[in-house]
Amino acid sequence: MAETSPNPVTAPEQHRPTAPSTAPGPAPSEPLWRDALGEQLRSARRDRGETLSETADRAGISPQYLSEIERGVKEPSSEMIAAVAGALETTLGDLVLQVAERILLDRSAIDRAGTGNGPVCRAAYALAA
Amino acid sequence: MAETSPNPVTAPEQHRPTAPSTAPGPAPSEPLWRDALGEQLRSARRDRGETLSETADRAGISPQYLSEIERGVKEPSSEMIAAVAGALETTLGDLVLQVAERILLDRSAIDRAGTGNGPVCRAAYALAA
DNA sequence: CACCGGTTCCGCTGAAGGCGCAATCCGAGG
DNA sequence: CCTCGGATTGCGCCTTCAGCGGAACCGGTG
Repeated sequence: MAETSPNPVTAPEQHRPTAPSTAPGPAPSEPLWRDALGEQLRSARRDRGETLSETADRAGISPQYLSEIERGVKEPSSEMIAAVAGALETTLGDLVLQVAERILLDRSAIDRAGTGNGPVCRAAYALAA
Repeated sequence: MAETSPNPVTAPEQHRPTAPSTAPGPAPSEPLWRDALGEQLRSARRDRGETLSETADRAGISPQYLSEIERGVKEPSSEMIAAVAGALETTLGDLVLQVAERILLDRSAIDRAGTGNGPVCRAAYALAA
């Protein structure tokens, strides 16, 4: 598990808009999109052995802001997500797929049910269908 | 293909923040996150045979705003995404997975070659062949 | 024609995105 | 031990936009 896994508890410190009161809301133990996305971006950047400044420069954003994105503190626009994905030399499709895998793996780990079919294979089977 | 597929051209009409000028930007022919997400949400809602009002009420948001999300006009917060996912009786993980599938399918269709050499299982691609 | 339900348009207000400056953290070197 | 520099985080600010509600639009029906 990444040691810098963003903790959703930290984000509301800056008065995050809450889900509408009547909304079903996220499933128990499921992260929010910005938390999972940030975690995945930080993981991908570190896998490349890069600093915040290096990746941020190529993405055309400030390193401080990339830090906030990775920690789930800020919610980047779609343009920003595309820019960072490009800087990490990946595509939006692959990035979103990895985020989905991360979310579903967390859920599987929490469920403690070892299923033979991981989320990656399910995605491919869906494409096959 | 959904006949109301959001057209990215319409979104910039409201002065959408562009990607940083030096950024690599999205891959050619790849949609932005909000466009793919909106398309997927509209598809899921219609699969359930529901109106904007029905789904929006359960999500606790206005139907006009849900329309804008589905058309890619607005960028919902992570709380909103979770709320709508719940209203559609799915999870964030499954929703994000479906968005990734949609993006990758579009890319495959554009490439016109089933080169499934991504982070997905090659065996499943063999099934598709 | 009118009416209705569903969807889109549009302007508004409060909140947040994205930034820059500064502080903090941390490992390396003397 | 202290100092230093690079990396990261904290924080306030301004511009931009999220999310809303009223109204307009549109297609179907009587």
